[in-house]
Amino acid sequence: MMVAAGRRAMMMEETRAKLIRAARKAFAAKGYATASMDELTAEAGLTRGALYHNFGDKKGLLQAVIDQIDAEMVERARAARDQADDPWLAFLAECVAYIEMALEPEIQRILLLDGPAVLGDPSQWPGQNACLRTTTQTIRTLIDAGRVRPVDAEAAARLVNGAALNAALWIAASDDPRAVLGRAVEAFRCLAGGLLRPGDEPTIPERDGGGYRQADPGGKVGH
Amino acid sequence: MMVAAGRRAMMMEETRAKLIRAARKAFAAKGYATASMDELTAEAGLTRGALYHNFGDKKGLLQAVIDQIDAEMVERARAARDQADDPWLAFLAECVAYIEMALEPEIQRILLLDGPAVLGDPSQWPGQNACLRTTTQTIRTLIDAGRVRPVDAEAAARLVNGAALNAALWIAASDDPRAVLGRAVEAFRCLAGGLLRPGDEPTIPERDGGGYRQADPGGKVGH
DNA sequence: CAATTGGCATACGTGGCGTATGTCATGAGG
DNA sequence: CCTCATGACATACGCCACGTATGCCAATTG
Repeated sequence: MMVAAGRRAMMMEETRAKLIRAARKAFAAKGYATASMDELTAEAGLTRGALYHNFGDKKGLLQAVIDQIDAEMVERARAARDQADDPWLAFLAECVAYIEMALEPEIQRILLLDGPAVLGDPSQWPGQNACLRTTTQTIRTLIDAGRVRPVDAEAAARLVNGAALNAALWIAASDDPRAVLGRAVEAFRCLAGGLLRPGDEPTIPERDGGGYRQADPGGKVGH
Repeated sequence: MMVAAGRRAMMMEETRAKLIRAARKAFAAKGYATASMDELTAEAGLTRGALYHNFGDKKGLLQAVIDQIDAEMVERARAARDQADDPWLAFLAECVAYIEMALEPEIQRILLLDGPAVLGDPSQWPGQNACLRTTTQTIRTLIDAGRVRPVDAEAAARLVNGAALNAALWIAASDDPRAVLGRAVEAFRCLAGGLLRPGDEPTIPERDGGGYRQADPGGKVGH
């Protein structure tokens, strides 16, 4: 009997997943305000009844979508960070990964534009934005290791995240995203260097031409 | 006859001003999406007819409001910049001024949250966001003067603006805005120092306790 | 003085959100 | 085996807000 009870729960999760999937597409394509819940649920093979039953209201659905995207981003940032062995370069790789991720229309539209406008400041979200917390932790580790100046880790993380976020918005809106991405990353490396303790600059290889390691060669920037 | 023609134009500008004034209050208080055009216009002593006649649609009104706020911010930033004599300190003063301005609910809600969500990336706005352009020019001047590294001025301005913006969001959402403001400004000074050419760091006085010059002592942060 | 133009108000249609109500399947209890 | 309660979801309704079409009045033109 209890084994059968799992059936309903599984179905429940399945419908939630279907709604979130449809919502991600609709929110990314038309924006939160313009996206219709009727079309949303219809594409998922359901009605608004299922939506209000599972998520409460439209904002609840957006929150669920954001939580899912946020979790995926943390994982991707961790992967980028783990490919570098030097802690400072790992931090830079993590930041660049965020910039590149923010180029995807889905992340940009939902997480960076509509998210804050509808749900308020990201640091207050129930999903407690894992992105920000991992960045804070990364910086704290660098401070403890003596690599960066003893600044407020949370403040630095907010600033760095904001810079990366705005860079991504700028890049995506430009005519030539690839070229602008290079310019932004170069400036970002320079700016982030301000966190380093004096005497540690050599860890940033001064590359000419603004070249940088490309993490996602076949990226979906243009679309 | 032509002298009388100015009458209508003046009335026109008056109604536009009244609508923009009411819109600023309504958008700041309830947010763009929730603000009702009927209530808006009623408070201005008009109806939606005047609104659609003057601004086309709701987004047009938001655009007009944003242009006005943007212009005011540029002026305030310039005032803050002119109080410092050293170019680098003037740049920092300008940035800190932006952070402090972004603490005001009106600017935060309208310009930082709803603006990008409704109208898209600020760099594409018709009002061509004077804020960003003046910051870009300030950085360019610093580069020409040999004070900062030869980075892409526009890219740096975008990053710096993004950092300041996000800092403000964080501060305003916190429990103790005043204290968090201090932490943010300290971290910001540190980060911005990354733009300086090596050897110029002494221009940043290393103040302990995170103190910084307060530009607006009686500010309206808490409200 | 007649006619036209323009600024603004009024009236209407449409669409979308939220809620209340209904329906069917599943599991519990006698 | 039968009945009832619960929960997942669909259906139906009301409300609100935007955008547009239409109407009115003053000012200007000839």
